[in-house]
Amino acid sequence: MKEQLRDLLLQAIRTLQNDSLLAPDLAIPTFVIERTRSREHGDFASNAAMLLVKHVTVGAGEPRAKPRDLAEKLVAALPANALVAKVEIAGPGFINFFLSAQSYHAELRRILAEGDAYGRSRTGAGHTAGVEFVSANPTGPLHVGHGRAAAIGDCISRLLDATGWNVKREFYYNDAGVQIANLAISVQARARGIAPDDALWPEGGYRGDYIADVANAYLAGDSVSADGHTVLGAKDPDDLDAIRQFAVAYLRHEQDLDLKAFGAAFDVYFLESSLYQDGKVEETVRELVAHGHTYEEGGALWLRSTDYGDDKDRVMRKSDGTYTYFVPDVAYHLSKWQRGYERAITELGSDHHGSLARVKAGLQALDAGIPTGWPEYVLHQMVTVMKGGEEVKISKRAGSYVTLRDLIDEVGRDATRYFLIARKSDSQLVFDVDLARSQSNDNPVYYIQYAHARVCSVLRQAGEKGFSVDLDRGLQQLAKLDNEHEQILLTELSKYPEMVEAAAASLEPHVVAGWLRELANAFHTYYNAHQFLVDDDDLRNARLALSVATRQVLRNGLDLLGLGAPEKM
RNA sequence: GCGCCUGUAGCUCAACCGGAUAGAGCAUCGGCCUUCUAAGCCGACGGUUGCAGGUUCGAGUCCUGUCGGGCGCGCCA
Repeated sequence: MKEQLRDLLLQAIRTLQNDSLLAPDLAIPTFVIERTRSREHGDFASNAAMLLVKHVTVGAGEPRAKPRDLAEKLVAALPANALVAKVEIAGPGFINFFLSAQSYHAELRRILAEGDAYGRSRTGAGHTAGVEFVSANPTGPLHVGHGRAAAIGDCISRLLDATGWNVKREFYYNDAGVQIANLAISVQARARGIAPDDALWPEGGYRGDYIADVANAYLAGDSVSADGHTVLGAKDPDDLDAIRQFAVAYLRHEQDLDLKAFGAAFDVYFLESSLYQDGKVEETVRELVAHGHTYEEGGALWLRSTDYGDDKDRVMRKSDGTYTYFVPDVAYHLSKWQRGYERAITELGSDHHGSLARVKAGLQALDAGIPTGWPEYVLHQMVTVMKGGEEVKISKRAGSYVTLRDLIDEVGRDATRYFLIARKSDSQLVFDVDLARSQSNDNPVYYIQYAHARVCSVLRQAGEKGFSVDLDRGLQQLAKLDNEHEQILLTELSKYPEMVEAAAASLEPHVVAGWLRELANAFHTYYNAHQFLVDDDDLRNARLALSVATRQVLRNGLDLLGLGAPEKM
């Protein structure tokens, strides 16, 4: 709808150019066409006249042109069309468009015809986007921060998919380095019967109870599967390497269970160790050296990252010969580029933002033609967990943190997802466990799902009460939908495609959550104000057609957030 | 000290890359079920958008300064 209005306005502008009111060679400023805040102002408004008025040609001595006068001329020059019923000029020079009833009726028919595909677009068709998220190292259970990452990354993936992109979801993890070694000695200590409070407990060891679970499973010779391979507990507390492999597989498996329960799935699990095994790290370093963006100093190899906007140069290879952590990260991102990801979206906790500059610098220094805006980072701020009126410090080492599993068990998958997705990712989030637990019925997600269940209920009741349902007939009788509640609902429905496009473009899933609430509100209000199961066949079927369309769009929107659409509540 | 994020109703948050009278939920108060699910609807209360300047037709949004909060500034990962 928006693009059609833009075309109409552009045609009007060209007409004024032909009339020499505007210069024929004028570079047309990028005017806006947007939904109005208030219904009094119509459906869409444009600021075109206010921006163009500076370019109106006036003779010497004549007064400067006024925005409203130019708006009048633009409106007069608008081509005839079926989309717009009325145009008004308001305020300082806004052009307000009131859409025709028939344009809304056409949209409603489109919803029913397209079904699950309604709102999907082909913006990214033929292009591949990689979305990396969670990427937690297998040193413990996933906590609420990982949950936020999972919710955001999964919903961004769904949004890109809805706009036509071929999406690959990736989970990158470190299965070798220092943290994993620390994990192994922690499990080993537990296997030897050493508790975190004992004097022999390794310094910096992971103290959580889950470590004891891993140790017990190892000693029992359990088998665990993760990422396509199975590891058997070797039972031997002295075999540190066997312990390490078992612990990684065990915790990866646990994470997978959590992610599955949360509804987040991945296409690719990428191991940091594979970058070393495949020589990708060495290759990356060679390239950086070959292109002259490195130097040696103090026995270390440095990347001249300040050439690419970093605030200081960074060590790549320490004097002990090992690489700093960002080198494999550069190699990993290079692999995404080589695998043809035209977009790479990396979702991270904002505590990692300090490392972004050096990874980007490394990618630029490869001189591989990678654009400066690649990859795109989406950062989420910290989640503060409140429990019993007090903040719970998130600490893997202490083992006292709220796990994602806890939240799912306590407040449900859908409520947890909604809580974690309903806010802009770059604002801090307070997750009050008690509130989410005790008031789960007041959670907005139920409000939205209830609207869906209500439509289903109406249709069930229609059957039980012997009312015939004929949506085709309803679609013939849309003119019967003449009250304000119906008009508001039709308007909300028609916003869906542009909302999806906008949310995907800005990588902001919370926009979907906000819009879903608006739609649910429009339906609940309508439901309370009018009866659907009326004797008038035309009116009943028209209202049912509107209700079924609402159900369809609710379902589509809920699916974008990975939320269920229950038929009964 | 430097960098990134942030400051909007009592609380939790929106505001569609500068638009019109800043909106919801929770909380508080008052109404609506013999009628399709009251997990709902309607109404009331609640604001100098931290503060001070600036840019322009127009600023919660952009710029400068300032105050408060979060995170990051290693040859750790």
